[in-house]
Order: sequence, then structure tokens, then C-alpha cells
Amino acid sequence: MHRITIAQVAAKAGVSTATVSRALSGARPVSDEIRRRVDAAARELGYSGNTIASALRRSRTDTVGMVVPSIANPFFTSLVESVEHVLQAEGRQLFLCDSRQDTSVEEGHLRSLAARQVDGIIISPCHGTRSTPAVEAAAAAIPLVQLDRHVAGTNTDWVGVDDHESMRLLLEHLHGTGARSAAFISSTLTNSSTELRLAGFRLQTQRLAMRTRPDWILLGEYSVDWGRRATAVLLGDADLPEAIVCADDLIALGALRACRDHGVDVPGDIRITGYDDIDFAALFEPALTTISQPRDRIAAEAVRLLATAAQGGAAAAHIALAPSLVVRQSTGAGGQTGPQPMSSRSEPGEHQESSSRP
Amino acid sequence: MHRITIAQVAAKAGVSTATVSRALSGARPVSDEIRRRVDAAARELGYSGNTIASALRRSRTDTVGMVVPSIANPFFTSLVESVEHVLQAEGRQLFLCDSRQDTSVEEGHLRSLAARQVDGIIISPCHGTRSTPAVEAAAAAIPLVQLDRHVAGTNTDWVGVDDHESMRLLLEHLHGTGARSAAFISSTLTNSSTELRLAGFRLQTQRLAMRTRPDWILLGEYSVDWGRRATAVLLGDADLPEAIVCADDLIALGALRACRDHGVDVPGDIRITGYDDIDFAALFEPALTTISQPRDRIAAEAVRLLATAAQGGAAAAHIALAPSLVVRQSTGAGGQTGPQPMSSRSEPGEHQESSSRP
DNA sequence: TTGAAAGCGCTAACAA
DNA sequence: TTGTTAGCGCTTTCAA
Repeated sequence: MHRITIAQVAAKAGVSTATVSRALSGARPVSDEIRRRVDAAARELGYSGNTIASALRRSRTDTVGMVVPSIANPFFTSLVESVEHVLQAEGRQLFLCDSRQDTSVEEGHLRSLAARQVDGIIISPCHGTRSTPAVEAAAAAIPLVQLDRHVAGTNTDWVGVDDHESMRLLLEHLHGTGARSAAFISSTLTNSSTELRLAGFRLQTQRLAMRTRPDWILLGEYSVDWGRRATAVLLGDADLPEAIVCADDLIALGALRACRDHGVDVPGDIRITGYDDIDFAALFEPALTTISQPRDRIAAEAVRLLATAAQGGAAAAHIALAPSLVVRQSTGAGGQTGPQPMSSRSEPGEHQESSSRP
Repeated sequence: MHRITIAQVAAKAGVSTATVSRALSGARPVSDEIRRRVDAAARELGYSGNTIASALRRSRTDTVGMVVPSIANPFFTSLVESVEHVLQAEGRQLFLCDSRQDTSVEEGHLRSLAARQVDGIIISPCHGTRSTPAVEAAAAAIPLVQLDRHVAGTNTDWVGVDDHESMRLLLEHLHGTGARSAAFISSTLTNSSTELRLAGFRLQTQRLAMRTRPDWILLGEYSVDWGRRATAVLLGDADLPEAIVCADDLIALGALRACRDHGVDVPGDIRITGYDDIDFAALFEPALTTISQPRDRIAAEAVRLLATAAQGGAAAAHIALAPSLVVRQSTGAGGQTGPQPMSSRSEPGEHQESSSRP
């Protein structure tokens, strides 16, 4: 199992190792004749290259690290998928890390990625304040971009959607369907997205004069189970909200489930909305009205920012892409059902960019 | 942004680079006094190590590559999650690759992983025969274990569940609920698991004298949409099967959806089963009876086999773990519904191991 | 227990 | 266009 080295290829082709390197990488001009000889020798020997040695020499690994709070969460899964596809198109490779909502695990991952000399790090930090030191330390050494969520007090690149705009879309839509009161189910406020979504909810309900109550703001975690339990609490009261706004689709699916279990009709008695537009959101009965994030675009921007930062750009960029509202049955708008192409989506374009590199 | 090297730590601590290396890795004995000095120097300088240089020297990267046909498929997602957790516990890192059901993409990934000197490769090949050359080539250079599916004609390690046993569990259960006829919806037969599941279906229906028909065997792809369309075809005929056995949960969820759309009661009119026990299987209405694969165990065995192979074990191991049947409402057994702990699961133990290393 | 020195496989100056 | 040479940062003999 001894690996073939460039020296053996050089010997076989009767040229120097430098020439082999040039011929194979195509970085510098090489005569056709020699290129043929080198290619033949490499093929015959089954030469496959040693990226490690190359990386050490070039101080560049063509490798990106990605850290997410939970691989199993469908939203992050599709973000990972998008990032992987972008990298794969560039011949780069993805180190995938799951922080499991644990800042110490997250810190370990960041350290390890730094030691592995990744060219960049893409992270959805698991906590809005406790993740800050590790994120800052990593960002000081390596280009780093935060995705979706971001920690407080740092000045790194960030890409996500405009959570405020999302809440405006959702609540105006609900208001338009006649809802005049709303509850909000979310995770505890440990990160920026979660905080912004709640702030947006408060702002928009107030603006639209929709009624809410302090005990209609239920904070737990991003999971189906929490959505179910929180909704059960809401349904246990005589005063029911006309709408339940959920901070992600998992919570919303749990809410749908709880309503079904309690014989509450959706959207007849209560309208329900989600956030993220995971694949299963379209499949449930009733299909879920939700916010779609332009994941591919988010991934592409993130990778682009990494490249820019690697070239020594100065100012950090905050890119908020436009979310889009996907109307389905759970808000009674008679929207489409099932997994068909979602033609009602508005084209998600760039929404605002607060600052950019030169 | 210049990285600190071991030489700078050595200078600051007043020792040689060799000593720093020994002190930091803990591989060889170092006096307490010097260890203290080195640790202090490293901390003050913010030394973080260069895994690339270390890897080149040790010819070991503490890195594993994983190639799956589709990151977004919840079954593979959870396999990825399990593998990542096992590796993370060992301080190793995962290169995640999505072959997107494309053998040429897959081949590119395998080449790239080999060039990156990964310590091992874990792969669910996307095709039973067309993936063979690339898998064999990779396996010749690097420890490789196939997960879930495996290609024809190679002799590499493999870990998965016993698909035949799964079909026995499913069909005996269906027979027990009174079903005497069954249809089968699956992907086209491009890989081993798919083939084995169909073979198992044929064998068990015959053994149990359950009626089936050639046009009740519908082969498309592993997706909700295909399950839905295939079921719609079945429901268009006057002769309805009493059960539909689906080769994965996505297909089964599509089948449930089609039945609902056509006003066919599940499990009253037709029983439906899935395969994989993805998280959403428990959430649908009716909740899905399915086969649970011991994912963590599969992941752990795969990583263990990689280590064994790296130490130069000879014979390839084929480890088939025992699947377990999870009974829920879609087969009318009044099983539990919703996402509660699945107490009816039998403990998945080792089922058979056809050969093992010395 | 510590240090000196070689070298992992590759690429980038520099020369020719 | 090609070859020579140095060296990326680390670990590991080998000697002391």
C-alpha cells in the first residue's frame, strides 16, 4: 500500500519533479511532448497526488469547515447540502462538524478546524453570547462567516435572511386572512435569529393592532415535541389566539399535530405558520404556510465571502437576503397542497447589504 | 495573520522544537519543569499547531471521508450524524461528500479523498454495478467500508442491516394483521439494498401465500413524490392490494399522502409500511409502521472496521445487524402515535457476521 | 530527558 | 521551457 510519489513519476517520465508538478497542475507551461510523457507515467503508476504535502507547501488546503448546531435539523441539513454543492463545484472539500448545541463542543471543533488549516470556516453559532469567545478566536486566525445566526459583539461576515422582514410578511399575511390575535412559539432566546424573530413578532403585532398576551409567548427549543407541548398549553386556555406564529417549521409541525390531537381545526379555528420551508412542510395536512430562505444563495454568498476575506478584504459584510412567503393551507388561504413546485414564491433577491468590501 | 510555529514556542521556552513537540503531544516523557515552560509559552503565543505538517510527517490525517448518495435524504443524514459523533469522540474529522446519485461525481469524490490522504472512507455507493470500478480503486489504496448498500463484485468491508430479515418482519406482521395481498414500491434496482428488499418481498409473500401481481411491483426512486405517484397508479385499479410495502419511509409517506388524497383509509382499506424509521415517520397521521435500523451501531462498526483495516487486517468483514420492527398506526395495530419513545422496539443486536478479521 | 538533524512530498524561486 | 534547490512545520530517529 505504498503510495506513488511525484519523484517516481518524474523518474519514469525522465524529467524533474518540478516539471511533473507543473505538467500535472497545469499551473505553468509545459511542452506537449513532456506533458504526454508525464501523463502517461502518472497513469501507468496510478499516481494520485498528495494533497497534504501540497497543502503544506502552498499553505492552502482547498478545504472549508462548517459547524452547525444540529446536523439532523432539516434546515441545517439543507444548508450543509448547499454549501457542499458549491464547494464541490470548485474542487474543494467540506469538513462537517456538529456542535450539538454545546458551546464547548463547538469550541473544540473551531480549534480543530484552525489546526487543520482550513481555508475558511462557516458557522451557525449555537449560542448568541457564550459562543462569542471561540468564534472571535477562530475569526482572528481564519476567514470566518456566520450563517443564519450570529454571535453578539463580533465583527465577522454574516449571511442570512432579514428576520424582521419575514415577520412582516407573515403577520401581514395573517392579518390579511382576518386574524386579529396571535401567539408565538419559539426557542429560548439564545441566539440572534431567535431574538430578531421575537422582536419582529412584537413589532408587527403592535403595528397591525393584533392582540397578543405575555403568556402567548412560549419559549422552549426548536423541536417538534416543544411545538406540540407549547400548543397544548395554549389550547388548554379558554382564550384562544387566532394564529400561532412558530419560529421554525419543526415547532409548527408539532403545533399542527397538537391541534389535530385536540380536535382544533387548522386553519378554521387557528392559523399556523412556520419558518424555513423544510421539505416536509409541504407534505403535512394541512400543508404549512412558512417562510422560505434562499439556501443556495446563502451558501453561495458565504463561500464567496470566504474567498474575499482570504484575499485580504477589510470591512466585514453583513448580507441579509430577502425571505419569501410561501402560502399554503395552514393559514386557510387555499394555497396549494403537497410537494408540487412552489410557484407562488416570489423571487428571492438581495434585500439589503449593510456594508461590503471594496 | 501569520501563524505561530513550534519553533517560536521553542525559542520562547528556551528548548528545542523536538522537546516542544514531545511536551505538547505528550507522546514522550518530558520533565515537569520544561512541560510547564512549554505550556506557558504556547499559551502566551496562542500556538495552535499545524495538523497538515503533522499529517505529512506521520502519514496519518485523523480524517475520514464519507460519501452518500444524498445528504438531504433523512436516512443518510442520520447516518452522517452518527458517524460524525463517533469521529468527534476520537478527535477526528469528517469530510462529507454528496454524490448526488451520480457515479462520476462519486468517482471524483473518491479520488479527491484518496489524494487528501484520509485514513479511511465510508461510502454508500450510489449504484450497484456502475460504482464498482471507483470503489475498487479507492479500496485498493485506502481502508474502505461500505454502508447500507454495497457494490457488486468487490470484497471490501460492509456494514448494514439484514434486508431479508426486515422483509420477513414486515410481511409476517402484515400477515398477522390479516393482510393476504401486497404491493411493493421501491426505487429502480440499482443497488444491493434495493435488490435484496425486493427479493425478500417476493420470498416472503410466496412463503406466506400472500397474493401479489407483477404490476404491483413499482420501481422508481426513493422520494415522497414517487411514492405518491406510484400509489395513485395502484389506487386507479379496481383490484386493490391489502397492503403496500414501501422500500423506504419517503416512499411510504408519499403513499400515505396519495391514499389520503384519494379518500382511501389507512389502515382500514390499505395497510402501509416504510423502511428506515426516519424521525418524521412517527409524526404523520397515521404514524408509519416501519423498520428501524440501528444507525449508531452501524456507524460505530464502520469506524471500527476502518481502524482494523488500517492495522492491516486481512479478510473483509460483512456485518449485518438486526433490524427491528416498529409498529404504528399505518398497519392498524393500534400502535403508538407521535414522537414518543419507541418502547416496542426490540433491542437491535448483532444478527450475523459472515466473516471477520483475525 | 534533551537536542541536532533528517526528511515526509510537494511547489516556488531562481537559474539556465 | 526545464532543472536545481530550498523549505513549508512537524515528528522522529539517533546521539549525547
